[in-house]
Amino acid sequence: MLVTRGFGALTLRAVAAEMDASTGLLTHYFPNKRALLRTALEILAQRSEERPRRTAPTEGLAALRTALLDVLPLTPESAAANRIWVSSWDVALADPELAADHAGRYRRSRERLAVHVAAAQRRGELPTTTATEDLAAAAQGFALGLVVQALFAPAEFPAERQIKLLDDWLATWRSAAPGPANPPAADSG
Amino acid sequence: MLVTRGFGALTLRAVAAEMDASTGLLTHYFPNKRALLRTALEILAQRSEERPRRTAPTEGLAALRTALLDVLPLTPESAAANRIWVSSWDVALADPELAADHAGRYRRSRERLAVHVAAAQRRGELPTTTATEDLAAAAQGFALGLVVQALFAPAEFPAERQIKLLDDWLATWRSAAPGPANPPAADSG
DNA sequence: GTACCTGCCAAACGTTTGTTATGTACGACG
DNA sequence: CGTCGTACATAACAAACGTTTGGCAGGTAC
Repeated sequence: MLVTRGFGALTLRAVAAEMDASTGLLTHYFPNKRALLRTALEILAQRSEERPRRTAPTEGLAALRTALLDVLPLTPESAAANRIWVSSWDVALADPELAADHAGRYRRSRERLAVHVAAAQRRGELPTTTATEDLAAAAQGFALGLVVQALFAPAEFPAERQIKLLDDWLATWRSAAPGPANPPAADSG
Repeated sequence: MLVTRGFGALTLRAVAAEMDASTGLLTHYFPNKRALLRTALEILAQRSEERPRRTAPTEGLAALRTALLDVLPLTPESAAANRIWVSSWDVALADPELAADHAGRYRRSRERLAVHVAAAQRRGELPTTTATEDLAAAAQGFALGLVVQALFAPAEFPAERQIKLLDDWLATWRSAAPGPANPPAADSG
């Protein structure tokens, strides 16, 4: 329901109908709609964090790539989840508390990315001239923007292109790294 | 009103009150609310396109940088406009027609960026190993994601940091370009 | 003058919203 | 067995919603 109609259609009665219950049940557990909305977003975030991920046994740049791939709407299910998430930005920006929740979530996500960025820098896979946090922020920003683009123009941004865009982006950063890069045809001096 | 309360609060009565008119005026000019919403977004997009821009007499990579800077929420006014725009993604994703409108707008924006990307590639300021459209898409994605991050965490993403993130990103692409790069302290062989 | 059209307002329409109040089934506890 | 608190359903509430309607100005046409 959220996927197709957005958060504007999130009413107490719609939620109650979806779970074959009454509005009385909802009001029994939640003081008001804002509280319901808040825990709904909380559950959504929790579900996103706990969903099965590509647990590649990698580290550094490869791990960063894996983490970013987990975010992109490469499958219909991920697209649906991302769509709900993007839709939530409207209500979240209109409510300071919800906005703070979202800000915290994105900050923590950035910190998780920063771990991989730092490892990649240590391995010489990413430049150390740019701060770890800045690289992580850039990575998250790139992924977020790609999500939005892909949601509005799925035909122009199929899974392969999203992956290619990400890989090109990572390869460019890597080419600026101090470590021994190994491009397919390097002009070693 | 849209800035503070989001699109969920966009009612006929609210719009009418904002312009000191009656709901009858609105229904006189628009068949229904969707039509009102549609032209509202249209006007918003038009206003964004026609607003005064940094008309730097530049070309190539510098022009790309200027165009992206015009998108980022570097000023309170730009932040407000970007906030409305992000909020509109909820209603837009819930309505195929509005979604198509948005998709078209972003595609045209990408095409405008692609002009600068192509010029930069010709000048040797950007690598030609990645397609022009892909570079333009990456640039737009990066800017979009940075907008979202800055809206939710304005304290963590002040104007200077947004600019730095953008410049670092552009510098990395440029360093992968075939043309004669001129870094401040190059290790010329 | 009068008939007519357009632009707009004020009010009301029926529906849907979030919230509240009332009723009831049921296990726990004395 | 009673009574009491919990867990809901049902119904009602006022407010707000998008939309419809009737009517009043004021210009035009004849």
